[in-house]
Amino acid sequence: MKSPRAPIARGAPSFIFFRSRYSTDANVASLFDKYVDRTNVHSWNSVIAELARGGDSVEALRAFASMRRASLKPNRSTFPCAIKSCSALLDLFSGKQAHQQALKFGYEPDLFVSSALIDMYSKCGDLGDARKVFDVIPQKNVVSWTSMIAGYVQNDEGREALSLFKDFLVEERERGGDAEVFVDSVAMTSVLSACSHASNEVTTKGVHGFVVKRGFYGVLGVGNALMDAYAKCGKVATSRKVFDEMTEKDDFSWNSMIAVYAQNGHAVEALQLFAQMIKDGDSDYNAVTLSAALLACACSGALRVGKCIHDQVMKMDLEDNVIVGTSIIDMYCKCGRVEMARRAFDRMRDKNVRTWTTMIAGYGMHGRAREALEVFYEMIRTGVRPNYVTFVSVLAACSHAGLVDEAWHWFSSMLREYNIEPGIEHYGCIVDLLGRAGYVNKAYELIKGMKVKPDFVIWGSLLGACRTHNNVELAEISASKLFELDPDNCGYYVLLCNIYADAERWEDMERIRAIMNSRGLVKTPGYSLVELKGRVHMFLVGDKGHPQHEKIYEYLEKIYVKLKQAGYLPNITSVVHDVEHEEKEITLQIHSEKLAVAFGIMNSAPGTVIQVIKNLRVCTDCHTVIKLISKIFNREIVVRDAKRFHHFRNGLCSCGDYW
DNA sequence: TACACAAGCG
Repeated sequence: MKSPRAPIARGAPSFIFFRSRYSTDANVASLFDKYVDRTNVHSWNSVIAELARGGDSVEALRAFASMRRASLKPNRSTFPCAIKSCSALLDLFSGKQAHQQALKFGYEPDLFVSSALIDMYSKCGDLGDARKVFDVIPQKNVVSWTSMIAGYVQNDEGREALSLFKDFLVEERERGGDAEVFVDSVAMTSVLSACSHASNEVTTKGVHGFVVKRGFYGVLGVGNALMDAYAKCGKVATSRKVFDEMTEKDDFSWNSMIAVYAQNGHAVEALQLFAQMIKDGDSDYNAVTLSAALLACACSGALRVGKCIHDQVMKMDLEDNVIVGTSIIDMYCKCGRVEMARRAFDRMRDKNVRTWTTMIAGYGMHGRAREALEVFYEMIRTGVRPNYVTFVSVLAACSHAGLVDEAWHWFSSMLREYNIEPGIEHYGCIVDLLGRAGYVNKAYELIKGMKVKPDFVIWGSLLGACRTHNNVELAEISASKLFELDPDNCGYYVLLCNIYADAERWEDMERIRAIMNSRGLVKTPGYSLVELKGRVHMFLVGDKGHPQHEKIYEYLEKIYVKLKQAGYLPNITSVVHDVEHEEKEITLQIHSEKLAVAFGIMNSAPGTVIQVIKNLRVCTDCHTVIKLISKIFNREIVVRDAKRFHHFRNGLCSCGDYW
């Protein structure tokens, strides 16, 4: 599949300009077989337009340069195509040259030329110049307004875009009856895109109402944009409602809805919809569909489906699409198959910064920091510039493996060598690393010296470290910050209770429990997923909804008998409940990952790897139990928790009990 | 001859 835009990075120095790179016309010559007269402006216009329409922007600009060398005077039809080609190449330098020429020949106020200029400046990230062109248009039309609104949206200025839309409505009213300035469906698509960027439900609903009032609701592009806008403010069900109400469907709509589900954690729905799209057969799936479906597989650990999609990618010859390729690597990493991810990674010809970062993050989440660092060094050697997320991945990899020195090195050199200011996520990794390595006070000092305001992730890491290293004093400081920042999250109250319990400070524990109860805080329900024969099964804590639940509980009982014979003692501090010891033990038994592991062993052949995905972090007791199960049942068990992978084999875990 | 909507990394 052809990349939608030429691979010239935004803001990169312009290396293409008319007089050098665009000045050979050998390839243009063949087109003159069709348009014979080289002295005719219209022939040149046709050539430039045809090349631009065909997506060959470099050739279009070469033709434009040749035309100028032939001393032919461009007319108003020449410029929009030439400027659009600069826009497609994100070539601001050439775009400015084209603008100068348009000025020289007096075409700047032309509506077609000015709209193309606004589009070009916006896409090249130069909003200031786009706005200057917009402001001097004497009689703006709907395209001028839409181009400028779209320009703000493309540059992440959603609020400005919406504000300009209000101005547009004022002008529409003032020039009442002038067909040139009526809001149309394309304008509404841009406005809805602005709503997506602003992620504001009230605004989206307001624009939705406007869309219905003006009769644009049935327009395909408008419906697609509306679905996206609702999804971005978290209204997945409303997004689906819009999808269901659309009478016309196209590939865009299906792809949007599948992506909405996948990006919002509704992996099962995403894969169901993908299956329905194939079954219906009215729309063809493409690279976009497949990468969205791969994301759903990655989130839910659906390895078998992911592999099928990978086969399909190969059949459709889409392996060279960098986004699809990156999605495949991500899917294999998150489904526990880091070696397969590496093979796919090695086969990819075009790798961009996201591809490299995905591989680094993949090794990191499996605790394989050395390999993550090797990939990172290779990336730098290849000349790919690491970005903000790359450093998060590098530091996270060090953090998962406890590599304090390496993490410090990259944390301190990211600004100096790569001009990337450490952000909250980088600090989060370092605090986590220092805290878990036992340097709890050093982590606290780092937090106090942070340029950015510490968030709940930072304080949460410190609180977790305080639990591991029994530091009650710092735990109380961290917890008080967390209760301010994230008052409804019950996890921190539970953690503090556990810390008090470890220190046998029962009265303090009771006090926190009372606060939890008075605020009506409920624990985030834990769930685990396990894929069996291509179907993903979900288990909640103490789940009794699964068709096999009675058999699973019976089997779990048998497992516990064997565990106790092997010397297992439940770690009761993993649960904070005011109940008798025996009851606490029962609560532990029904953690969702235990149900999922039992279900996996029951339903698969001996020797098969069991893989479980959990939404929360695995607790100490489950970690101990699964280690023992891996030994007693001679099974490899892979658990992906909210933070990382654990590979259990022969009674040991790949995390080395460090997580 | 112009303007819009869908995919990947923490």
